[in-house]
Amino acid sequence: MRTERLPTLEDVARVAGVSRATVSRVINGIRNVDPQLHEVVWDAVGRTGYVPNRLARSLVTRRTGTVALVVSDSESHDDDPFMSRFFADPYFGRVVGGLMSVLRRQGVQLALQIVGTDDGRKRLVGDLRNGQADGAIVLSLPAVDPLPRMLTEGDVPAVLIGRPAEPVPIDYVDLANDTGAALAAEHLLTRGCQRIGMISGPADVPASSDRVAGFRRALARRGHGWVPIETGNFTRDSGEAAMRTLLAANPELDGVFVANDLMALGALAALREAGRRVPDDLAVVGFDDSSAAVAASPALTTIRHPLEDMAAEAARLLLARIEDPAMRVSSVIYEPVLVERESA
Amino acid sequence: MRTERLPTLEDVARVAGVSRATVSRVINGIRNVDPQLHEVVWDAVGRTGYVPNRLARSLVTRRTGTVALVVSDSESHDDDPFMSRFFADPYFGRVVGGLMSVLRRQGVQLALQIVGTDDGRKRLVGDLRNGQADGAIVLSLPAVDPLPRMLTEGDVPAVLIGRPAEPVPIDYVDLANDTGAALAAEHLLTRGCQRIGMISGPADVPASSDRVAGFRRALARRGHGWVPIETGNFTRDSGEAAMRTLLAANPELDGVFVANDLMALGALAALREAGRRVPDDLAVVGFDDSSAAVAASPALTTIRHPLEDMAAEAARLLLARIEDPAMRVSSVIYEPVLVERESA
DNA sequence: TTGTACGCGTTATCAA
DNA sequence: TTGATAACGCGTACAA
Repeated sequence: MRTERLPTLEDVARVAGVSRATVSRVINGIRNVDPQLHEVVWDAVGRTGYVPNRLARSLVTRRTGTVALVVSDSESHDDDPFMSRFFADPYFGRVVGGLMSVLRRQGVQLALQIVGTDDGRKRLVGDLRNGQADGAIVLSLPAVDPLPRMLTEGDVPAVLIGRPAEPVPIDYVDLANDTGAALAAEHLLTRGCQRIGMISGPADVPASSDRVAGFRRALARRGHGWVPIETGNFTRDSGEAAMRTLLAANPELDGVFVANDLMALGALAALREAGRRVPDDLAVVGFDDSSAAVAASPALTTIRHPLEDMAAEAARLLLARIEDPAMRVSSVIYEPVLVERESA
Repeated sequence: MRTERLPTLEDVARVAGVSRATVSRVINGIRNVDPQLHEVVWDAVGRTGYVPNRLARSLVTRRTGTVALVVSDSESHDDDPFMSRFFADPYFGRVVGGLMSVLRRQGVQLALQIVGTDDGRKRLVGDLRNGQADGAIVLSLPAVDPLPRMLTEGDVPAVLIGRPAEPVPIDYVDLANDTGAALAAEHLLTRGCQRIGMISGPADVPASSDRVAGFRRALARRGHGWVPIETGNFTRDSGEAAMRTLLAANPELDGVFVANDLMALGALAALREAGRRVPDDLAVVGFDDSSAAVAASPALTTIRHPLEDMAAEAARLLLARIEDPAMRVSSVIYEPVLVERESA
């Protein structure tokens, strides 16, 4: 298909009148080089239009200059609709943006990998062990995922975004979800809310359960030992449904904490439909500070998630571990802040 | 770093008691194999835990099973803030989702590449010619970008998402932006709007100028030869500002077409501030049908952009071209539809 | 400081 | 059908 054979190290050497090894040294900037030749070689490189072949180089150096972004999904979601929703959500893009902000500077590339089955996970780890990439950033979606352990057991440098559901000796960055939920609780209380409820995400994903726990603890500490909680699945529609049933069971509700902005959007719709004014009749606090929060009306008071920073830190952590595999396993937890807008 | 040497083809051959070549044949499913050995070899593969090394394989086959997603940006945006906005926008994620929906099935991986300088573009093309990836999907952001031509001249299989600003013999998928704008015009007219304006994107990007042209043509055909147009840059804030000045200059406005949903969001804010009710006093039509459209209040009537489908088609096109480089250069144009919600 | 020669892990060619 | 053996393009001991 590509017709003309591309120039190789050998060709450059011939043009420069030196050995292949010398050209290699010049290109890789190795010290012991006669400045004379240095120039001659670079000249030959220019004339031939030589570009190093990264594949061949990686094969011998065992370094690819590539990091894998692994999205580990559960089997049940292996069909398109879910994945499509996942990508359309700003979450994915913000992670990529954060990662690239540090990887790009280092000339490191990002390779996207999606695995939805145990078999896929096994293949992935095999490829990574073979040096397909120098390491992996892992976005683990299933509540309980064997991948983190598989990676550590395979000695693959890896960093998780979001803590693992089960304890595994692996680096990760995470958000203090419980603190964020506590901020929401405090804000609602300070506002004077008396009957406070919550719409949570799935119980088995760590980020979700942490938000529930943090919210409960904070309220309990201020005398609210019992909190009505309705469970959604982080989609807009589930938020709308949850709000409806929550309202039906607790008509006197005057404040609600929704575990993410998307569900909060649905909640707002349900409240509008029920004729409740936000925030006058009922205050709403979201979570994530996604773009949906500003678009909503009233604009959402929400908990800001510094996702780009977290992803950037994950990238730095991974690069460090690749450099020094013996580095102590570490985790970095980010503190969220409350962003006050109109809804609470 | 990785301590234990991984099993290689040689190791499997030794265990199976055959030659390396035979093992290779079995693994790649080549016909001429004694069924007896077939079994012996697979057994040895299992016992050794062998995983083929994709790098080594690619080096000789000249196929990587990887496609590059290239984001070609202009130099001025080379700093982080812009890129960060780009990734946070659902646009990027939807493209990735669409691409993956077809690539994943074929076991093809996606490698993200961002280039912001001419030097970077040159390096990129060099790497691609070297077989770093089998082909490239290109997201070209600058109004005029040398990359498409560089790719065709380098004989690199590539497909653009969005037509090139200058004619280049390269495959691309695009949206009928002019038709979309015409739909918006028709809708506003049908609604009874008499004084219609537009908020456009930057004049030099094709998608943007096509929308302006289509809108103008459709209105002219219905007797509205002159349309006040204010220019924004596709951000929310620019939409808000544009709406303000548009309104100041044309107080009697009763309908406006905004070239993307994000700017429409800003426009809604400006209108709210100006005390105009939407859609009663003034109807608003957006473009993209992004998640912002549903989140907005009133929810945006907008032009739906089947971005996932377009990206998927781009992936199919690329795969086909990789398979047959001599294939006729082709373009696929998608027809948009109007989604009616509350704002118009 | 430079060149020779080997190895990285595969696939592909050609005899046998 | 199988097995040597030569590529693929490069880095790097080792020797000169």
